[in-house]
Amino acid sequence: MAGRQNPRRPDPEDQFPMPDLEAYIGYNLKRAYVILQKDFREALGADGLAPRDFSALALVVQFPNITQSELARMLGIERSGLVAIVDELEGRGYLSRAAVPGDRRVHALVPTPTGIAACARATEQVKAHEEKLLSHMTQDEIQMLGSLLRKIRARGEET
Amino acid sequence: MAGRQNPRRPDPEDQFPMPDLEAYIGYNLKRAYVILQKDFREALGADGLAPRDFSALALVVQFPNITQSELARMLGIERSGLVAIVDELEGRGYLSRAAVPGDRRVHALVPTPTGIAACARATEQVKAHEEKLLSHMTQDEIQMLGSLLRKIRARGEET
DNA sequence: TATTGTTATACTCTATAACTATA
DNA sequence: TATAGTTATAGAGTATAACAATA
Repeated sequence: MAGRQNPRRPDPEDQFPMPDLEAYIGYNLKRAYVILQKDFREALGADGLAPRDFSALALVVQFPNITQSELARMLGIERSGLVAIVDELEGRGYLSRAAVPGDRRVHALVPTPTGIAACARATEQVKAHEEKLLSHMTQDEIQMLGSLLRKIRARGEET
Repeated sequence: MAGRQNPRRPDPEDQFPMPDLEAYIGYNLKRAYVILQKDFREALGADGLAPRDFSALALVVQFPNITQSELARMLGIERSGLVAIVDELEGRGYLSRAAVPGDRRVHALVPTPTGIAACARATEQVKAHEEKLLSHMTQDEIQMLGSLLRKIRARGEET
């Protein structure tokens, strides 16, 4: 199916690959991502955690004393990009940058009780948001979707 | 390695909703989206079309004489955001803003022969990029993924 | 009055490169 | 030298609000 370019072209679809956007995973992925992200923000409210801040806080709660570099790696972003996220969470009083004896370069991220409670509250809000947004899908479909998305991640996150 | 320095702190999961990120569709969707978008750009090269420009061009080729407002609606973005996209495609010589007799407010977007050829070339590149990126998944899985993503879209794009 | 295209502006998220202070 | 955190900067992509031309 090579694209032969004849000087005369009666109908594009006769000679050229048909660019039906709906068939692309990328297009559907982007559209679905925009919808889900927007719904996330609406669900958590104007003063709620942004998606990336929620993810970071959840990992800090799950892995207390994680360093910023480790957290950035787990989130798949650069260290530099994590600074603003940690600033935001520290500003809210949800975590602290703790000194680590033995290596004064690193900051251990420690969730505060307030942060743990905020994470629990946000977790319930996020779960409710996804349950509502995906309420027209069966549990099997949702599980399958998560599994297929992780398959893409597995390919792209090969270190 | 990462740290739980306090093995004996009561596990947060005992008292609070468990915030395991991997279970969220939103988190997996975002991570997969970032990977696919990055791979798209690499596949089309530094001077290749950006994802959003490809989508817009594909629709203009599929629906010649579409107006900017119609195209924005189909893409799910604001009219204002489409201006830069159309500027880019027009600057590349891929389409023209044509006057419409009867309503001098609107611009009909008409693909040029160059634009149609570029769309065909880009389409092959995008197909190859997705085939390669998703080569570890079966056709059934890819079809299923597209179908599930469109289910989210169907919910979010209810006008 | 309403709509189309446009501009100005701002916000989110991300990356690269260079700096600092440690190691 | 190498690493952790930081800063500065830039680049995508998006949205809102207002404007001029036109309906």
